[in-house]
Amino acid sequence: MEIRRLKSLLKKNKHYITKPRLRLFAVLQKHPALTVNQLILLVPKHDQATVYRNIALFEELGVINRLRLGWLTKIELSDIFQHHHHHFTCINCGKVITLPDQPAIEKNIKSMVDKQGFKAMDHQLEIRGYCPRCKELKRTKSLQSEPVSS
Amino acid sequence: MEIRRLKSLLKKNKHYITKPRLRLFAVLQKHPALTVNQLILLVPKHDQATVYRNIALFEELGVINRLRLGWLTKIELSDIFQHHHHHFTCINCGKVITLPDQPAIEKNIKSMVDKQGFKAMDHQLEIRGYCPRCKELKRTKSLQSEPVSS
DNA sequence: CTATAATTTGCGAAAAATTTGCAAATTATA
DNA sequence: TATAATTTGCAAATTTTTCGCAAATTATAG
Repeated sequence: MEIRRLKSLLKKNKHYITKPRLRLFAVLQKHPALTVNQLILLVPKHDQATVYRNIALFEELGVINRLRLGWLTKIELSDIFQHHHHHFTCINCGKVITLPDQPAIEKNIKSMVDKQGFKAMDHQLEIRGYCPRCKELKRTKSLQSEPVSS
Repeated sequence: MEIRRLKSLLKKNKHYITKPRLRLFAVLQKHPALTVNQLILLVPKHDQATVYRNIALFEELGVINRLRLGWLTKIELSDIFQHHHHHFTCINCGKVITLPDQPAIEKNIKSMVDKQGFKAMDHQLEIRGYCPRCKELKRTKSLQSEPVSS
């Protein structure tokens, strides 16, 4: 259970284990990537100020990452709590797709970083373009409609 | 001159070539990456509403990209107007470093995307960690101070 | 389990960031 | 250079994020 890891992380850093924090975490576990606003809506028992404060705390502790997906900033659990992965965002339909592991890319990144004398803690790769479905639509009918909201 | 490309892009899409747009573009050419607020401050002749509206337009036309750098969202000219590159952000001092070309990574990304049946339009990679200087500091004195603001 | 001390929450209000309506100014075109 | 269309600047409205403080919750020691 990942929840144990969260709890020990909070304790280690002298923060209380509270209901809002646990609920927030549970919501993040259920959803792949959420905007701040979606998060607020999904934790209706708690005030938005509480959500903002705990997002900040989770960032500080490295529990979550902020992603730039399309024009939106979204939040997801960091690699500590879920398998490391990259994202593809469809420009047309807005869908966010988790990409399969790419060991070669990871290796390349690591070796470049080492060569430059950096110490990398994490990284994120976002690819934007057309998903297979929208690519096809574009080829045939042409892309006329507005992007679907996420 | 890249400015010609901007002008033809505007014309092609039936937008006017205006002073605010040209000034905005010039500022973006001078600086590697700016927050919206920095942009507003650097174009003091024009209203912030104008800046926001033109940021939106530039996004639409693919003139600029939004980057997640550290906790900030910044704006920079897209690959159409400058050489494609990735970023390293130092967690400690906040510095943003442009990484050298990495053909292997580019190739890996391309082949993965093709294999999955996507059509990629662009991508961005951000690596976070410690720059050589802060890495060293960390090893010796330990990292006590607040990150320097960008 | 209970009392105590410390942190966190909820709420209202404030501050910051972004968007909008509309008259005046700017730009394209012919 | 006149005309039509878009864009700008300004003020006001929204939306998003932050803050202060009393009340509630959580940790800890007994």
